[in-house]
Amino acid sequence: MPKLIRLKKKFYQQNTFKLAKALLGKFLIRKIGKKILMGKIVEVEAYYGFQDKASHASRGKTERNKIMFGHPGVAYIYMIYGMYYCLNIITEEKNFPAAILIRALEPLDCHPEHSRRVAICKNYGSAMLTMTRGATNGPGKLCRALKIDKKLNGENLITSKKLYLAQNPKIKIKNSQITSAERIGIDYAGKYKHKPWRFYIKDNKYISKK
DNA sequence: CCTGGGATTTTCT
DNA sequence: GAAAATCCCAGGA
Repeated sequence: MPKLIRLKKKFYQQNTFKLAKALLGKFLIRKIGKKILMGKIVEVEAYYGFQDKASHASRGKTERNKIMFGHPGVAYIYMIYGMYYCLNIITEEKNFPAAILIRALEPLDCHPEHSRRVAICKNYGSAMLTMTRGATNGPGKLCRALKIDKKLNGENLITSKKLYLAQNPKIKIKNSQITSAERIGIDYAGKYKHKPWRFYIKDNKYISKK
């Protein structure tokens, strides 16, 4: 297992839907001092443009959603239902609102005895915090598990020391391993409710919902 | 498999 | 005052 490599600016400058699929299999890394919480992204949803009724941006720019109109590679974090935070990654160019919601992670330290995961941790050279199984299979749950809250809203993942994405160049998720489906929790979105803009790794047991 | 309600608080009208 | 990019639990088919 080679050391993980941080994803650079160019990675975030792809088309939103290509990027959504490219995010599957990448690693979300949260550093708190010398400790690390991390997991492999296994499920995402795309929110795209001004017309998408499911997107916060569909009713124009506000104090909350202004990050969505900013630069790609930045974290957009908001509170939902008074109890949870959701993490999104901004895509496209400045002034075009689009983002990808991170919906589920395969945690890397829930079975410390598993040799593959230990190898990743050792290669990363830092202490790992523990996440229990089932703590990262949903957008609100994974933010709670990785201690992601509004203080990280606007964090630039290309340069941040606290929150970023990385890849193992040997891991490549093929299109044939990806399932697309309708997005979750957007009954109010009219015809956009039926857009197949949710993407997840087929047969992965850490996704939030079949 | 499905549907519905409660928790809880920020955001927008 | 209502809605919300969630989660968990209960109940019915």
